[in-house]
Amino acid sequence: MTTTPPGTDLRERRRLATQAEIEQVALDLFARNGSERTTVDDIAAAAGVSPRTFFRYFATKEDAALGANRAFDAALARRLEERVGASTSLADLEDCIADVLAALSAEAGSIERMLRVRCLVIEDAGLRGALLRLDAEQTVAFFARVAAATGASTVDLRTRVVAETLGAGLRAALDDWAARREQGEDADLVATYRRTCGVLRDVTTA
Amino acid sequence: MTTTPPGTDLRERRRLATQAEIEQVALDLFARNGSERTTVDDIAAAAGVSPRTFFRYFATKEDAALGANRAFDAALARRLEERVGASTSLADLEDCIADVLAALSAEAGSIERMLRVRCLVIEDAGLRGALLRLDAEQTVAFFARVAAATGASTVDLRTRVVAETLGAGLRAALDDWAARREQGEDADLVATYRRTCGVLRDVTTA
DNA sequence: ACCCTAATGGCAGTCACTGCCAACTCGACA
DNA sequence: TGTCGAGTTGGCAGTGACTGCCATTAGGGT
Repeated sequence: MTTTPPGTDLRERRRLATQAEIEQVALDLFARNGSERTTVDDIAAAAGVSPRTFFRYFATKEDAALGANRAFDAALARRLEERVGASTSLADLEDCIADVLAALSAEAGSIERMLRVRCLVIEDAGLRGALLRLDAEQTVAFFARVAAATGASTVDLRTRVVAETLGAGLRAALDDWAARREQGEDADLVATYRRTCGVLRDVTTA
Repeated sequence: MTTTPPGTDLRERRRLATQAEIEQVALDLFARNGSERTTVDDIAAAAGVSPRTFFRYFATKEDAALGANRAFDAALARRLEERVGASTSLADLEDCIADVLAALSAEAGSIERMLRVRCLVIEDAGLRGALLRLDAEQTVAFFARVAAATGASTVDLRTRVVAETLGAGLRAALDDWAARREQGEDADLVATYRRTCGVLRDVTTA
């Protein structure tokens, strides 16, 4: 393993470029025709790549559209990595998520991608299914990570509830945010998330 | 439309019988080999039915195993129907869910079916995906139902949070219950659910 | 006995997805 | 500069999920 220089790799850059290209055309085609009426061959052809190659980049058709969410998940995982051993209270983890959302809002590209996916998902059952699956996997991973940090057993009820609750809050916030943005309202993602968490608190205590 | 007498229909009974038979063998095969390594042809053959007929009963392979959850969803929907106009506070809806769980616990068959599915789901990624999708659809339906009852808009944040939170609590409770039961512990479903809701309250207020 | 309809099976077809192999290309090193 | 190894791609054949269509069979009311 004579590792090549890290960032400046032509192959790596090409790979990322094709991946981005595929994601782009997939989003376009899904938006125009729906994921149901779009075939992998369509996407591959539009991206100038063979169907076989498509599956070297994405495991499923729907997966090609969910890059924004995978990026968010990765960012959250990194953020949690940084603060191993820190508190695992709901409030602190909520701050943690808000931080990642803020970072995401800062870079222009990411946030539009996120919005685009969320809007598609509202009306596309196939995509919604794929996203739910991804969300759930992320929630499980999140649960495992927090459990590991606190040394809790893998069946600890409290940790599971924390993870599920945070997932539920985040999902509700993203949906609400996307719905508002689609109606032309200039909703801020972090503010929406904070408000959602507030509602969650109100609802459970009232 | 000269409607036939409701319950006592030979055709209806036969249909239900084959459906139950397919579900049964699907659960068996999934438990033995996993859903991934089980084909629809396998299930159909074991149930003594053609593959084409299988798809007249279930939309997907995984769907054949999720009868227990669909039954629960239907029961919950009926329960909500009965109490239209009643309160939509988290606590009251929690009672509502607890009632349905209690009714389910009363009839011996249902609860075992539920447990069986949950245990399979723990280790079977394909089934887990299908169940998550079903759960999410149910959460959305639940949300729509509650929103309709209160006359709230379809983008009401509070209602969405209530629905997501209840879904999260229920999921955590069912997982915890199944995990305990699998370890030989004689956990009660309703009690587990109540305890989970308690934890949820603690976690959000602390 | 007679018909209408529901239920089934078989068949052909589409499409998602995978394993395998051959061709090509980048990047390193002599 | 020539060459070699590894990474990347395309094509092809194959499996398996799922659907539309049509012919056949089997309730159940007249």
